[in-house]
Amino acid sequence: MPAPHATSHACPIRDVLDRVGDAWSVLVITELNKGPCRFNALRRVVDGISQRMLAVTLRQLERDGLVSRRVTDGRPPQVTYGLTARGVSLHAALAPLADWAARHQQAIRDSRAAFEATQALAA
Amino acid sequence: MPAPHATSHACPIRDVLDRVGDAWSVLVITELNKGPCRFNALRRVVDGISQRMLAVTLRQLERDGLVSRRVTDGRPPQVTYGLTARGVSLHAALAPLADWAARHQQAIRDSRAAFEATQALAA
DNA sequence: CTGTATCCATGCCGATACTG
DNA sequence: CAGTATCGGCATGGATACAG
Repeated sequence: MPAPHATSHACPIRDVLDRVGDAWSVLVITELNKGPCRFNALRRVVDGISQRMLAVTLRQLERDGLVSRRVTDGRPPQVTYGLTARGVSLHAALAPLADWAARHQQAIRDSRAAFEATQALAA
Repeated sequence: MPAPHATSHACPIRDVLDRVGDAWSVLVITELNKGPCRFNALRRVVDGISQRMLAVTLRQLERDGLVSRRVTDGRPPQVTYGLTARGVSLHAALAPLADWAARHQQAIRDSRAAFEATQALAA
């Protein structure tokens, strides 16, 4: 998105999707919802995320007050991340969408296959 | 996302977000939820979307069985888009997220401002 | 009016290397 | 362990031109 459009102001969900739509955010939130977690532990469990994207994602979430960052200096230094109350509430708001996804997953795959079959005929 | 990761299979919400996270999809679905709409009418109301992205977005949604496409040939030719039952159910599943967004919008902006103020101090 | 095809700028993100 | 900095490839998406 190059510039904020007219619809942006009127549509708060657009803002949320910009944050949540990157896919990593939701995975991180889902993991943290299970309980606080350290950086590298998160890195292992999210699987596939690069060190950079985990750092960036966590910064964004922290910035938005969705994730808390607690530093316990020592040898070695530890940083523990967790969901804030706001983060938990976002996770809850995500639940219906997750349900929908789970319930329609297969039907969507079928539709997609059918659609592509039609396209193949046309070509 | 370069390749499907381990988490992908287990996490259906990831699939949905890939579809819905592009921001245009949600706006189009929201508009169509108000009632059927023609291509150019949609183009005007979504505001900011390019012809290309509207076409691509509609194709994807149709492909997934979320949007129906009805052609009424004539002079000039007309194409009307509308939500399918599945599309309506997705819109419903999106509602809690939209509510959350509306309710936390301001708080997030505040958090962000505060965070950036802190960062400015550090620098 | 409703698209499709092409071109090209932008920006995302993974890989890598380095720091406290 | 927990990051930041930099580079470079690749996909996204706007602009434009063209077609049915």
